[in-house]
Amino acid sequence: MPELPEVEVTRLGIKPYIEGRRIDAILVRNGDLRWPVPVGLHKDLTGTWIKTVTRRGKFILIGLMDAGQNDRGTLMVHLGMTGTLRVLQGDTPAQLHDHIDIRLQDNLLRYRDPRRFGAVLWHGLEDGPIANNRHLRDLGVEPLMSPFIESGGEILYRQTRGRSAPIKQILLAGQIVVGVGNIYASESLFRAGINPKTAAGRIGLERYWRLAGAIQDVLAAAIQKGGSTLRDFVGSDGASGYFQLDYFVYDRAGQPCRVCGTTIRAIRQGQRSSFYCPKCQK
DNA sequence: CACGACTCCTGCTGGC
DNA sequence: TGCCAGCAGGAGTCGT
Repeated sequence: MPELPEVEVTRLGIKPYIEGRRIDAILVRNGDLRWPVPVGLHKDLTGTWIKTVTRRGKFILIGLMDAGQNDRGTLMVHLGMTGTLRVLQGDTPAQLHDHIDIRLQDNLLRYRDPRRFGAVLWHGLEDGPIANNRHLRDLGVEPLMSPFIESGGEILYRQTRGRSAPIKQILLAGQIVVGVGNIYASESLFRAGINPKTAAGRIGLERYWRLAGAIQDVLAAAIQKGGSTLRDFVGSDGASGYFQLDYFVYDRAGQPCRVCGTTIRAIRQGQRSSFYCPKCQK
């Protein structure tokens, strides 16, 4: 389920409870995720300390060090469509789809993923800089950081010249800017007044500035809203911890546009659903 | 290279 | 009420 805001809220929720802790044990109940969980993961992780909890795109990056403060590598966690990461008391019984337990000094970091579209990967020192990881190296810029903050419109404009693919597809691909998933792509395009079918190369600089602002507004609002659910990521074994903005168009096919009253339309683009207002978005 | 179709998996929902 | 086809918020891979 998660798009960037859900991943960021997960990261913020677990970080205070796992950073600085030692990893005492790893239990992999089912390593058959999107890619196989590395078989030797327990050897790489056990006895190391969690130094950093960061994010790149939709990957949560857990940086590890040894007792001498030397970097040891990075644990990469992707939540796919249905993944969750929770901090729990060590004696919390595992439920169906609780695939991985990372046992810390004073608690338990648990990965659950019913659909198993997510991933838990290891990037060791021998693999070089984490930025060169095959899953990270081709990602676009972060939407809520420099340079997108100050140059977002120009970046979108420049990188789409000559591109015939619909702007919705370009956003989802994540090669220009990361973190915009299916929901927030529709929502951002609505707020920018751009039809999702428009060829990306035919959109001008001024409209891309509006889109860049819309992407930042939508993602930032979702993260802020998620802040109220932070406690769900700790000690809570049930509630999803995820959250929804009040959508303008997503999943509102057949309902009136909240701005102009025109009926919202649903279309398929690249096997995914898109929603838009035919009057507000040209 | 750019683009679009297909794929992995389980769980729910909407329509009959 | 019960059944089941179809669809779900990601993203890598492959064929054209």
